[in-house]
Amino acid sequence: MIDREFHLQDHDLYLEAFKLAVQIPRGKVSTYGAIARALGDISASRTVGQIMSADRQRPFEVPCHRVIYSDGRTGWYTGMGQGAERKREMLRSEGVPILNDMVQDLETAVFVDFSGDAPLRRMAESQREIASLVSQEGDATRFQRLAALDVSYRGDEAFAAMVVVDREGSVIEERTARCPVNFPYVPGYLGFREMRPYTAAMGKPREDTLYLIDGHGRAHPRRAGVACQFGVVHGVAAAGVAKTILAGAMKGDSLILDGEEAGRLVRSCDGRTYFASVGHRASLGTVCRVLTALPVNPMALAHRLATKRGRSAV
DNA sequence: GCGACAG
DNA sequence: ATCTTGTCGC
Ligand SMILES: [Mg+2]
Repeated sequence: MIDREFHLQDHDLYLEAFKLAVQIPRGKVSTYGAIARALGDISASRTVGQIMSADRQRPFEVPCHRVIYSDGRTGWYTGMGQGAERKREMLRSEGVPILNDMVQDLETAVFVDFSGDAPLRRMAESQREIASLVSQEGDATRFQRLAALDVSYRGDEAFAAMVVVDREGSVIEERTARCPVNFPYVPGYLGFREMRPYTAAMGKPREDTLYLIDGHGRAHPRRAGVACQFGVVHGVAAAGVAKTILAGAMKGDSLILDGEEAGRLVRSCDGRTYFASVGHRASLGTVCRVLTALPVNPMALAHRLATKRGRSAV
């Protein structure tokens, strides 16, 4: 049984990363990658850099200056004034040996003995469970409505929009929602950032609706992109409609992942191209036919509405 | 130095 | 995803 709440929660990855960074003792350094590993996935290393530099409320003092590149370069610091030099000075004053912009004898100076519960590892496990529950079958006959969903952001606030069109392309419903999000973008974990806002905007899940999600479905490293999470958690038909590739490579019009077709290139009526993939309960063929046949592009409408809501928000 | 990592 | 641009007034 999947833990729906786990996928709908606002996991605070900022706090998790801060709780790790604060463990680095004076006189030592650690790396963005080491903290990412302690969070549960090395893929989050760039995100860790972004978290450390984020201008955000912190519940305690976080020694961001002790987090450096894995090759020993001290890198940037956005404290105030001359960032990079200030970072080097702070480390020197703590007893870390530095020559030019490199920490010397990194082996000795690096701290990697973090303690934490690796939230991303648990999330990846849960995604594998989602992947095992995805149905890749379903024809278009029951879909009276196509609901496109997208999210825009302003700081830590998400603005989700759903635009529903019928098969003739008329807009028949629009909904928006606003909620705080404390989970940053991490490649492979988009669902844990956007499921909550999507869910707040979707209203009551409907059987006669194919939900079109801005992001991938099965075209994901664990075959469990945000569209799969959305489909399985809500038990609805869903498809991933992404603007760029996350994983795999194109062969003709097919997106191939581990030798299997995980997605397909589609073109909407306005000429935009998307990578479509199965989310849940609708086949890849069905999804592509529906998207191609629509006389409007609901993805663009949802994107515009989400952006508009974010900009007009107080 | 380049490539690559949805949004 | 967001921000940037140019220019003005406070
Ligand atoms: Mg989006």
